[in-house]
Amino acid sequence: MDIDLVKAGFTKYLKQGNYRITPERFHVLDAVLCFDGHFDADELYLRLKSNDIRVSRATVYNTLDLLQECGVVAKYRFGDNHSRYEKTFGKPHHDHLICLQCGDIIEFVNRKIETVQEEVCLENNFKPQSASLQIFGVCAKCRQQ
Amino acid sequence: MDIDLVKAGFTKYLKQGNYRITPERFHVLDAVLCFDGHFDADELYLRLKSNDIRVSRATVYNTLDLLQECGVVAKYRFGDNHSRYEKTFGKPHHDHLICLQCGDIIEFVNRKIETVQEEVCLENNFKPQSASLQIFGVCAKCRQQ
DNA sequence: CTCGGTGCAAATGCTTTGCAATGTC
DNA sequence: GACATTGCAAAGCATTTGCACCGAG
Repeated sequence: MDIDLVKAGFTKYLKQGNYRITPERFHVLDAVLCFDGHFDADELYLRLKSNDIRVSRATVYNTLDLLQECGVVAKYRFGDNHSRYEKTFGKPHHDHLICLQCGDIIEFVNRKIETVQEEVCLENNFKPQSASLQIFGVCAKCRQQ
Repeated sequence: MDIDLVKAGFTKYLKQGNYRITPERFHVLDAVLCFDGHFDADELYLRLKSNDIRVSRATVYNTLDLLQECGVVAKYRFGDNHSRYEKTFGKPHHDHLICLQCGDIIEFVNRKIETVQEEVCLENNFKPQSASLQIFGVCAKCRQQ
């Protein structure tokens, strides 16, 4: 809930990695935090633009990568040809049901999935950093028709 | 194990969808069935080419989509910017551990994951068609170093 | 003052498309 | 014969990059 905490975390991450603190990076961060739900790089770029904040696409992409690395945003790749992002702040880890008919994306949380994933990692001596599960199919709405 | 069964299935799928039975489509299918492990569209194209089978890239992409639709291949999208495929024939459903350091992809099978996925779908009245779980992190080999 | 970051436009690389020729049904 | 499919090359599209300028440290 505390946006300043996220900013502080990002600042720390930048300093640790010897990245510079630039206004553009924080403009992108602000926009990300305002965005509810999924968005792609271009949507974010356009939103910044419409708020009269001049940041180039290149910087948006660059900053989104940084934000992903430090865990502020999650990057997803569903069926189509571009990446979608989402702030992870204030949200528990969740996965996605993707409707192949209407394109809707439904989020769900399931503790058991996490548990099983941890098991698998242990078995394989694999150190997990992030995970994503997508189930493709037909959603409840479309099934009614 | 029976490759002819897959071919028959593909033929049936094509007929049902009013797609034509062309030699090119079956050349692509053959190449797919020969390929062990993951491959991308271009690798498949090059393999066909090196076997003196003339099929254009466009046809490879088109056919891979058809093969995915009828469940002969699975299409994955890992971190990078292109799609990877894999025949599903003769292989139980499995998921992937992706090493962020060496890029290795480790497959694993876990029945519990399937079960939990089925649960989630039931809860959401969602009719699943396919699912993919990727866990990103550091593999055993890289951890030793 | 140094060197990383930025903006712009141009490049990249996977994938799709337009169109004429081909071959299935 | 009709029309889906093919091949080719060219277009599309998200993303990255090269380079000159700018500004954080």
